[in-house]
Amino acid sequence: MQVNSVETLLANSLAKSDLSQKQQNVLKACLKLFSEQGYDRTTTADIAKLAGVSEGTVYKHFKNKREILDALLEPLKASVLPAVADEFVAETAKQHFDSLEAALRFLVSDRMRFVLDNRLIIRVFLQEVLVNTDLFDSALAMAKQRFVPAVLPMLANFSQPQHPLTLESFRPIFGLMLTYLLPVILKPELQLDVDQATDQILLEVTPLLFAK
Amino acid sequence: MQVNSVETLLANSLAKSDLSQKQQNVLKACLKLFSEQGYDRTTTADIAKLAGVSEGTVYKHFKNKREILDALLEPLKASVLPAVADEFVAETAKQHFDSLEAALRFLVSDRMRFVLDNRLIIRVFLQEVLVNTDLFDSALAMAKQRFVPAVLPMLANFSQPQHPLTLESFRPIFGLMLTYLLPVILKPELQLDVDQATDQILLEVTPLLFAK
DNA sequence: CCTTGGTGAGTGGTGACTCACTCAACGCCG
DNA sequence: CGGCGTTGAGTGAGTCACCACTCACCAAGG
Repeated sequence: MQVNSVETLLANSLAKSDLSQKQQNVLKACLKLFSEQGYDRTTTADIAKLAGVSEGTVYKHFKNKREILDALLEPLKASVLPAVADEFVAETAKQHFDSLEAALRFLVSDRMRFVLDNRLIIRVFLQEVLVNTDLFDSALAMAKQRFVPAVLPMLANFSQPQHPLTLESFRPIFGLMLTYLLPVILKPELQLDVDQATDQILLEVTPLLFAK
Repeated sequence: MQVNSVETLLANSLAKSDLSQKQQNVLKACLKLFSEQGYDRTTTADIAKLAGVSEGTVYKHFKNKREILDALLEPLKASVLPAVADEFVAETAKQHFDSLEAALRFLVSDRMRFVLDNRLIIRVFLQEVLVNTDLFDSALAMAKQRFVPAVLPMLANFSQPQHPLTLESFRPIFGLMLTYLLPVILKPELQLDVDQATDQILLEVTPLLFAK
């Protein structure tokens, strides 16, 4: 499975889109500026300057500033997450992991890499969520809708009578991932070794899955 | 140990402070508005209106809008967190928990309640962190500086040769707490039963601390 | 009558957005 | 081919609303 970076995926979708080079620069500039200073503290002058474009150009394609934000977030919501989830289902279906640990290792490292690659967009998204709670609901709903079916077959595969595997079993794993990912989201210039973190997570979580 | 709510602590500190009733209303209004709409999208007119005060009054005590934000965040940074940490150290020293589980139960539920009670301020703080990464460093540094000494005696007490207890042992616990707390921070109107969550966390984490 | 907390109309600056214009690219036709 | 209208991306000075902040004034209490 390819690493799915919104940054590169954005570039892809831009290449496919009918946006000119300058318009693409606008979006790239916005990603950088929004993620660093926040949407509200970024002026259209900032954007134009960083994109190497006049302010008028910004408004040739985007009706207003808000529409740029939507254009940045939309791929995340409408295309990237679903695409990734589908890919993931396909991958899990194909691979037929021969152990629970192997499956988990794939899932954990894959999802962490995804977040890592997309931390800038995720930052922008988080900023918005903190100001517009509706977004939270829709995001959660979609994450569930997409993720649960991806994980259910795995549950069925590896669940055993003495250790029933449920969605709740993923909570500790998810929590551990959060402890590694949150710092990187809050401070994007931090480094994170995904493989090492994955090892650590699996190490800490295996006693939990087989004990009790 | 008293529940430490920034909201009530804020009220306390306000009562102690030399702020008039109207000025206190300004701060309360700002907490509500900032946490809901964000700092940047809250106008001074909004603030005055909700506080039932004229715009001039807002500026009688606060030099500018930014200073109100600082006034809201300052107790969190300068007084609440340390006070709570100190209280916590005192409490742990006093109680001499007779089991690791009892100590953890106290720690987990106490900290979760703290976050829950202060979710509005924490929201405002998070918003700021996402726009000003310096804050992240200082917050992390302080949290460590205050929290590590509070927890070290516990480690010494309950660490056993066959199950050495380190700071890293807390990562899964912290992660699990995050899974319960994040939703409430992102959407403050959500409910959270701290006792139930605490039970759940301890249930999921005990095999981890004693196995391997 | 001074001090102190409060008022709200007013102001200056800023920032989102507009519009009249330029210019290069592209047919299209004599 | 070469002139020539059309198109549409790009420009940037200009506009206008809004918003943080001010200030001249007020009322009440010591």
